[in-house]
Amino acid sequence: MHCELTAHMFKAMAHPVRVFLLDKLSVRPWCVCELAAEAGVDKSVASKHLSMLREAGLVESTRRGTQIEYSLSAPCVLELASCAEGTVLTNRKKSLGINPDSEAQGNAR
Amino acid sequence: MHCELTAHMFKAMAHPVRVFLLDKLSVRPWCVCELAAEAGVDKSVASKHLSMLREAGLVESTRRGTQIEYSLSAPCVLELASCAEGTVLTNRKKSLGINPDSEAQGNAR
DNA sequence: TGCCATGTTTCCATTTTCGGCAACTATTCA
DNA sequence: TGAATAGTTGCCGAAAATGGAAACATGGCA
Repeated sequence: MHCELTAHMFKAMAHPVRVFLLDKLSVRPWCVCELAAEAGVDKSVASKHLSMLREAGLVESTRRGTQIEYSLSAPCVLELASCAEGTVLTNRKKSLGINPDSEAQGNAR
Repeated sequence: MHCELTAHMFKAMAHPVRVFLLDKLSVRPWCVCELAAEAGVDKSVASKHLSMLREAGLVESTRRGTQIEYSLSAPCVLELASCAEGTVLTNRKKSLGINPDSEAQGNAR
């Protein structure tokens, strides 16, 4: 177990906007401006989040003319997210009585 | 996709010590003092990290006399962590030429 | 070449995280 | 009850993360 590396990977996914971006990228490749608009953040912010994901080895980028296309490079990561999400939702429901659908979602929906 | 909730869960796992704790807990339940000693951190630090993991729904705790036993409540998370780790290691190796075994590990080994 | 669209990087202020220490709580046992 | 063991919480300063704005870099096109 590479604790440092694993923690670094989780840190890359530990932000609502970055989860949102990964979710979008699981459907198809997107350019930065599209993703920024979808996420409702400045392009510089989207660019920085995408850099983090790329640095962590989760996404890849390719230039397409004036724009840069980002795509998912570790599809299994998303499966991890949904599986873990399901588990945690179940645990929260049964142990705390929290309704998981009542959470605030902000921009990153 | 619950971006906020998912990000919160990943944030709980986004620290070397917490990854280390989850890895330990995947083997068997441990009390705080044992985990603190294993991780090489103060018991207050271990306690705080474990609180975060519990709050995220990843671990559970039960009192056993004077000590409190923590156990994994979302085993699937660890399995998929290693899967994702493998994917990321492969991607890093092929795209950046980085040797994944050369990383510093600190206390959280 | 000059202009425009797309991204990245830098700077800065604010917020959050982190670890160690001390104080406080809870349980066991003499 | 008093002491010892095990955990938790509050406080503090240091370090890291975040977002917005501006400057800078790249590629396409008239």
